[in-house]
Amino acid sequence: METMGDVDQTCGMSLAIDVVGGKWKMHLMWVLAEGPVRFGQIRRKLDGVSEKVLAENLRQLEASGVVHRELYAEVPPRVEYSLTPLGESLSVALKPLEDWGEEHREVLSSRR
Amino acid sequence: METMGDVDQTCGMSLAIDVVGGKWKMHLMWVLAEGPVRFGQIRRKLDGVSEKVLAENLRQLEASGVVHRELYAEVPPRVEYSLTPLGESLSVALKPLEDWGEEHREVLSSRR
DNA sequence: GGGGTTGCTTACGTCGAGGTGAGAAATACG
DNA sequence: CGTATTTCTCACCTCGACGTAAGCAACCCC
Repeated sequence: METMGDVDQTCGMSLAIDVVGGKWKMHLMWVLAEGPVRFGQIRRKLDGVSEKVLAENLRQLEASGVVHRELYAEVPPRVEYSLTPLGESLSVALKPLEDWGEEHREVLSSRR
Repeated sequence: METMGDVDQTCGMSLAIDVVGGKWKMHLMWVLAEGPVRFGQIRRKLDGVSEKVLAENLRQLEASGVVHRELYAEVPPRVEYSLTPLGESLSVALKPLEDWGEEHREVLSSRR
């Protein structure tokens, strides 16, 4: 599979998909939008993610500049994830999509 | 891999991702948003899609109720794809994401 | 008859995102 | 000492989305 980025460099949608594409990243943004969360909390909220993939995706979102990772020097370790300003703006842009799903829930789930 | 649908049934985002998840569907919506298009036209616009996958994805979008397929009994065959009202509302919900990518193009492409 | 056009479908192969299970560091506590 | 807690990382494997190449149906034109 090609990376998602080589479709149309001039299209804003491609840039966005590069950031939140994949199975979990949009959900992740959605969880983070509610405020800073710890790794374990996210895990419990997103039923089904493996720790490996969760860590991976968080790093990628961090690399994209939408997520901030704060490690506290405690034992056992505490790591808090939160949205950067860029991330906040992304979650705002994601909201209409969530709303759309919500509004058409019945039609959509009947068509599965 | 699980299907995308089993993450959180109560979340509108999951429903939306079920519809436009994957490599091409969002791009597809974006192309269709400009008006009815023929199969071949879409192919040429989306650089890199194989005919197989394009046909597949169009059928899935049709099954989701966001795309309408109109076959004209001509030779050679002409098939036009367009958005249903539901599809229109989805493309509206997708717009902020496109805008977001557009607005932050520089930051995003530098971070690749 | 042979070539062109359009929109697929089918068979086959690849590749990487994602899942699983184990382990690891560092400390506190009984 | 053994156990628990938390956040990962590593090795390994699966599986399905996607790509490639070919063929097909139907008609037109030369």
